[in-house]
Amino acid sequence: MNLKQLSQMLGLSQTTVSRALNGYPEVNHETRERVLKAVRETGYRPNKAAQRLATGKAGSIGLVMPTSPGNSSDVHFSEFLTGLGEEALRHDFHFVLTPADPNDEVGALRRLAASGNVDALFVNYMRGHDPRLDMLKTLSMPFLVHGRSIGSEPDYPFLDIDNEAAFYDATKLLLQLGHRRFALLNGPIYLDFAIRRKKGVDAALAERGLALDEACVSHTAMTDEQGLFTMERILQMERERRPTAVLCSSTVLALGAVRAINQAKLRLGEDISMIAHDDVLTLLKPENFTVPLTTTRSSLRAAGVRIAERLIGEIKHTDTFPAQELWKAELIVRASTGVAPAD
Amino acid sequence: MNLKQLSQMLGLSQTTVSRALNGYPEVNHETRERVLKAVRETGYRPNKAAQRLATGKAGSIGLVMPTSPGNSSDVHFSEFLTGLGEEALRHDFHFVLTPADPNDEVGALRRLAASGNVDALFVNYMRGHDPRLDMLKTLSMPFLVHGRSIGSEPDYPFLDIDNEAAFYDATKLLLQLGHRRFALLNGPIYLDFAIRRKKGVDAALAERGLALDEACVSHTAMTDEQGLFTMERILQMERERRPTAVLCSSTVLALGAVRAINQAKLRLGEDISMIAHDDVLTLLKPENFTVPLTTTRSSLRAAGVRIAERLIGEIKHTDTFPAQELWKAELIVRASTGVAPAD
DNA sequence: TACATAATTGAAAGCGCTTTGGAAGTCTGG
DNA sequence: CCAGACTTCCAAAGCGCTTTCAATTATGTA
Repeated sequence: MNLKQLSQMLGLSQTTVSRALNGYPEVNHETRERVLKAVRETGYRPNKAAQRLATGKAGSIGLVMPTSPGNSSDVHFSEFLTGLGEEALRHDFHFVLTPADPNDEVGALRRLAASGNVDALFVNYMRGHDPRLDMLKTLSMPFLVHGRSIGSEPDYPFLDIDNEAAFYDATKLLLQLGHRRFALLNGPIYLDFAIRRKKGVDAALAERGLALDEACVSHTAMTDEQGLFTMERILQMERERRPTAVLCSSTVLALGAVRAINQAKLRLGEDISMIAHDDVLTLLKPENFTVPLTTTRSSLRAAGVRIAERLIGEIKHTDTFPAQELWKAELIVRASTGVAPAD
Repeated sequence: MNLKQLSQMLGLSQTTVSRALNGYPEVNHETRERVLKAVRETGYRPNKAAQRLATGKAGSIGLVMPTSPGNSSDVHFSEFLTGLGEEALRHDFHFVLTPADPNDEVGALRRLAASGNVDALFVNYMRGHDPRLDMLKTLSMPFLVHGRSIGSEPDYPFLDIDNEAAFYDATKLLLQLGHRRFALLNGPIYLDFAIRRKKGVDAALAERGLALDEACVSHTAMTDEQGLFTMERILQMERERRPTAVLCSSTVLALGAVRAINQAKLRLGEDISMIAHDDVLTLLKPENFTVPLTTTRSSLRAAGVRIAERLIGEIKHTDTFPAQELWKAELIVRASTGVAPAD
């Protein structure tokens, strides 16, 4: 069933039916009712491809899904996706997910844009001086960045959390509790958030004339396995060098790290303190850890909702938003942080 | 840059350029090279909407993403998605993700099909007598089901694992080790896999004249939180009624359950045995648990790859596949299963 | 040389929708 | 009763691509 058939059925022109459907004012009320009724009865649905071709609007947001045989699926990504979806649902938008080889994200993005399948683009997992930014700026298509790219001119629309401040605050709290030796279990070093979080830690330590022992810093994928391995390694250091405070970039990393701590028969919050960043994953709640975890908290899902909201608003030209948003993370103190043990 | 411009630039007709691009044999080798070179230089990309309109093929697979404010994002879903993406990448396919209110999945599916945005549909999280099946059968569009729907005629294409056999085998192993009282931490009761897994347990027990104590059976979302809560509750039962063996529908549930067991100062594999179903989540490896977990294993990601492969094959009419596949899960014994403790 | 055959290329007709530019028909007020 | 202003509707021109049908040239054969 297409427009032509429908309009013939009704004895109207395609023009009128189309207008009735799209809410144009110049169609008789009675005629519109008749059209709407027919639509209901026949189950007619406009062909999106044709609509897209005619209007240039697709009603969809494109995103590149980093994927490769070796690449792991990522809880953080799916949590975020859920937020995007939640908002998109309200506006009858959908997503076009293009899987891409991580080595060719720029190409994948360009192809996605040129395909005419999407109205706007979205990127995340930003890196330092991210090459995708330059490409996006050349495109005349709305886009939004989740995160930022250190080393690039900040002249693009983004939504980010203040990673540096979050880890600065967390470190400061631990310093106040008397800790002097720190470990940092961070995400991959090339990612912007990891860079900023380390900067936050460094800054807080520098204020006290301290510095991170590089042997206590790791940059790994954010899985519990890596958390376990890294923490095991760190705990094997001789006593006087071993850190008494640990900062984790994710509760997932923390999950493994806590297990390592338990296996070493150390008491979390007493022998060793920990603060993790909490993306508010539904899977993993820091308050449900055996020793509830002190965290810096910012919901990935909420970020997803907000990003969809902004992107859709821009496509529809309904709203204007601040181009750049920086969210503060909350520092929530639970039982995993305690005063530093006496040496 | 569109076809028309490109062909004018080359002094060729749109026809020839189109044919050169799509690999038709009747175009001069030299001409084709010229076209390809121009494409590379200009970065021309065919407009997908136009292609879609002309051919009726969209090069995309539709899937409905269950989403609502209360609904949790799901690691299992994202693991699976990664597999889909991995295969889709090889064929230059993409996914159209339509978020949908869980109460209107049938409607969302129908709209997605009618939109003309997708060539094939995919559904998962099957329920008993799933209403989506009837709808899919009326559509003249290829579809594939991940899982099955107990209570419906099995006359639809699916890929499933043999959940009943997996849990039958697992239960049998525990019986052989002398266990007599069992707990089952299962997924939501309305889901097909949960129903079948319970059937497997029931069947194995019935052979020995045993049955599940309903107080030891839970049907919850598969999060570590629920695992923790449920296990805590179960461990509070009086000693002679308390189960000595636990079956978990997911390693995520097991994660919480193990924590409850640790907190109760019970030794996994000695005081209490556990077998979990392992979807091979990159996040969570059963071999990395403090006490490595005995599991029934079947990779969700591999299922994703296979499903994409079948769906794409069907769309392109390149391959024929068996309509229905039932994969066996492997039973992998690790340290979490031991002989039943003497009463 | 003449004619059949193969190898290349093009013109034009859609695919299903939106939208521009009228064209009727219907109301007003003078 | 008619000019001017609405209202309501339609014909037709695209959007950018594929594909059918046909034309043109090159190659081979008798």
